[in-house]
Parts: sequence; structure tokens; C-alpha cells
Amino acid sequence: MGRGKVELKRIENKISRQVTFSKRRSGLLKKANEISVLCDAEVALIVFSAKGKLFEYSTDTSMERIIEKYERHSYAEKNHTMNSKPKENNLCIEHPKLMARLEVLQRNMRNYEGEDLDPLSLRELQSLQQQLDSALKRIRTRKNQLMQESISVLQKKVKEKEKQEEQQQEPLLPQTSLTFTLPPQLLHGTSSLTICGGQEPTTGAEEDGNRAPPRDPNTRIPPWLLRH
Amino acid sequence: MGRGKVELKRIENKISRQVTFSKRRSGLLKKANEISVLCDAEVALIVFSAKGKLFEYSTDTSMERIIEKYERHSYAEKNHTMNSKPKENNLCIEHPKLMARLEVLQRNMRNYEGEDLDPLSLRELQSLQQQLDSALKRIRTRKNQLMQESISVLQKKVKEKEKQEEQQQEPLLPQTSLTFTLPPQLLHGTSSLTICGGQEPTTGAEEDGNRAPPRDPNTRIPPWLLRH
DNA sequence: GTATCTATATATAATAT
DNA sequence: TATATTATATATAGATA
Repeated sequence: MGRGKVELKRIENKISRQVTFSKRRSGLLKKANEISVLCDAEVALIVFSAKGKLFEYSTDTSMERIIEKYERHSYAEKNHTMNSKPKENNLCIEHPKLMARLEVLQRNMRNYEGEDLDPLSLRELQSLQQQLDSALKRIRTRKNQLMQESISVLQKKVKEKEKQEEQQQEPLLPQTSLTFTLPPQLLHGTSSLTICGGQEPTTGAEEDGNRAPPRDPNTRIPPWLLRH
Repeated sequence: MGRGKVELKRIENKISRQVTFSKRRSGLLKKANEISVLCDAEVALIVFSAKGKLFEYSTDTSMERIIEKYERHSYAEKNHTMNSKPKENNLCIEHPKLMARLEVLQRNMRNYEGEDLDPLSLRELQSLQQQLDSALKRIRTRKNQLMQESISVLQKKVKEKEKQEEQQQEPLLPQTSLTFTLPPQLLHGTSSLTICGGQEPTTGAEEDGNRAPPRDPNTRIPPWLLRH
């Protein structure tokens, strides 16, 4: 990327190392900003020179917010691997730092709850919305999963019951058995626990998706299903 | 740096935004590594995609170390500004209690991001979903508000321009004035910054809402609007 | 340390697979 | 989506001020 090719190893000449650092640093910051703007990404970049001088870039000037988000992510991943000693390392975070972190978290949390939105820029609102959209998607997926599991269990129970009755009473009219087919709507998530046609609410947020009445009262989820 | 030049603004096309993100992300990570090796610098790079996926690079795989160093630096700077009363109100929450609160908050936050949902019951999922739905609603409302404000400002500017032109040139054909009526779609929130017909995405989470092209290129939000 | 000037090396946009 | 191709746009090494 210049007159000569450079090996990927520490530049020995002190001068040219410094010069290269200066040039590449600004290039890196520029590219960090570009990907952030072009692709709607959140970027945090921290660079310490060999002598310890700090340079940084962060989307929307919210370095703390991004770092906090990062820590939550990596924290969760680590917990997957080793949840034996959940204290130890963070035990000794100094009190003021802890407080600061807590405050950032609380502020974020408020935003996730749709509160205190006034100081946010359009960009930040946009990002927040996308996050919530994808979170909601995952939540609906998980809900479906749980419901399907419950349904399977119930189906089994019904079949057992059926068998018992077949054995106790004399077999009669097997066609009118208790077996029931699940309506396909039951297998799709809805914005509310009331199943109403298997469609997500058109607007996703305008209201609750309850506007359309259930097509068939029999497709309501029975109360015992709600207890998980 | 490719077949065409690109403006430094959000790429509206969803596909090419994703592709560009993927390419530039790897480019950025590569360069972060290069400056780190060539110039003996410590680098920490955190990138969250628009959908919240995490990518990271850090010198010597010690992200935490670098972040800590960063916090010490910026902390020192902050102390310069206001070192008068760094305690006062919550001085006396005991450390362990603070930690506990932090952990609870973090766990909640994860749920709000659609992660770690497995231990939640159907009821809890339902509640979570309702919370997010209403948060999203408020976020969209706030976004609309911001956009409308910007639009008002713009309308004013256009009118002023118009007046100036009327004064400078002789009045001619007032019917073809620059006044424009805002399409009703502009007044509803969309899932993306591109205004595209005023419809929320059908599922509220599937993707970006960019699938439908803008009905009229003139309804695109101008770049200066994005800067808030 | 910074800034400017090339010649090259790289990155990547547009495109197709 | 992931990768491959290719024409261009950028970044930057090396030199100099």
C-alpha cells in the first residue's frame, strides 16, 4: 500500500514506526467511522500508542455505552463456559467504577423500556428499535417453542387416555376417538397469548395485535397452558 | 475504493449494506491487527452490527485489560472537570449489595435483548413481550416526533428560499411554487430510516422494512436529517 | 511530530456465482 | 449468505521539507 510492501512484523526503525503509526491511526479511525455510518453499526475503537498515548473513536460519542454492552455480551458467554466462580475477578472493582457502570446500565435499561428517549438522536433511536425488533423476534420464537412442547405433552396424554378407555370399555366406534388435530395457527407465535390467525400484528407496535378477534373461540389457549 | 464512489451516509439498500458491512468489518479488523503489530500499539476494537451481533479485535486477546486501561484514562480526565463531590448521594450502598443489583440488572438487560430466554416461563415471556411492544411504540413515536420537527424546519427553509426568489426574480407562475405537501406516509414511523410507504414491517422483526422501495425518491430522508 | 508528494499496494463496490 | 472477479478508489511507504 505504498512504494514498498511491508512485512507484518514490528517496524524496527523507530522513526518510520512512529510515522506509520500516525498515518495508520488516522486511517483506522476514519474507517471505523465509515463502517459505522455506512452500515449502521456501533463501533468502539481504542488505541494506545507504544508510549501510552490514547486515541479513540466511538459511534455517537458513547464509548461507555458500547463498552457496557460489550461487557454484558462477553459476560454471558463466559458464564456459559464456567459458572463456578461468578465473583472473583470483578469482586474488587472499585466502588466509584461500579457505581458508574450501574448508572450507565440503568440509563440503558430505561431506554430499553421506552423511557427517557429525549436525549437520543435519530440514529440512536433507530439502533434501539432494531435491537428491540430482533429481541422481540427471538422472544416470540421461544414462546412458540414452549407452546409446542406443551402441546406435544398434551397430545400424548390424550392418546393415553384414549387407550385406557379403549381397554376398559368395549371398543366402539373408533372413528369418534378423542384424537384432535391441532389447527395450524397454534404453531405460530402471535403478539398475545390469544391466538388469532397466526399473523404477527401488522404494525408490530402500533397496538397489541389483539384488534382482530380470534377466528375461532376454540383456538384459545387453555388456562393451564399459561402456567408452563 | 471500488467500482463506484460511495457517499458517507447510511447505505439504504439492505443487501449491499450487509455485504459492505461484512467486507469492511474484516478490513477494519485486519487493519487494527496490522497497526498493532507494525507499530507496537495496543488496540481494542468492538463492533456491533445493526442487528446486535458482536465482533471484536484486541491486541494480545486482552480486551478487558485494554478497556480497564481506557477507563483509568478517561476517568482521570473526568476527575479534572469535576472532582468536587464524587460521592454524596449513594455513597453508602454496601459493595456486595451493589454487585447484586448490577447482576440482576445485567440479567434483565440480557432478556431485553432477547438473550438467555430459556429459564423464562411462558408467562414471563409474555410479559417481556408486552413491555418491548410498548417500548417500541414509544420509540417509534419519538422518532416520528424528531422527524417531524426536522421536516418543519426544512419547510420553513424552503419557504424562505421561495420568498427570496420571488423577490429577486419577477413573480411568475405562483402555482409552481416550491411548497410541497408532505405525503401522509412521512408522518408514520417505519422500521428503517428510509421512509418506504408508511407500513411497519409485517412481522415487526423479520428484517429491516426496506423491502418495499420508496414510492417516490423525493421522500427519502436527506442526509443532514440523519445528523439530528 | 506534521505535511506534502508520488508510485504502489490494498481495499472494496459492483457484479455474478 | 459466502466467495470470486475485476475495475476503481483509497491508503500509505518512502522520500523530502
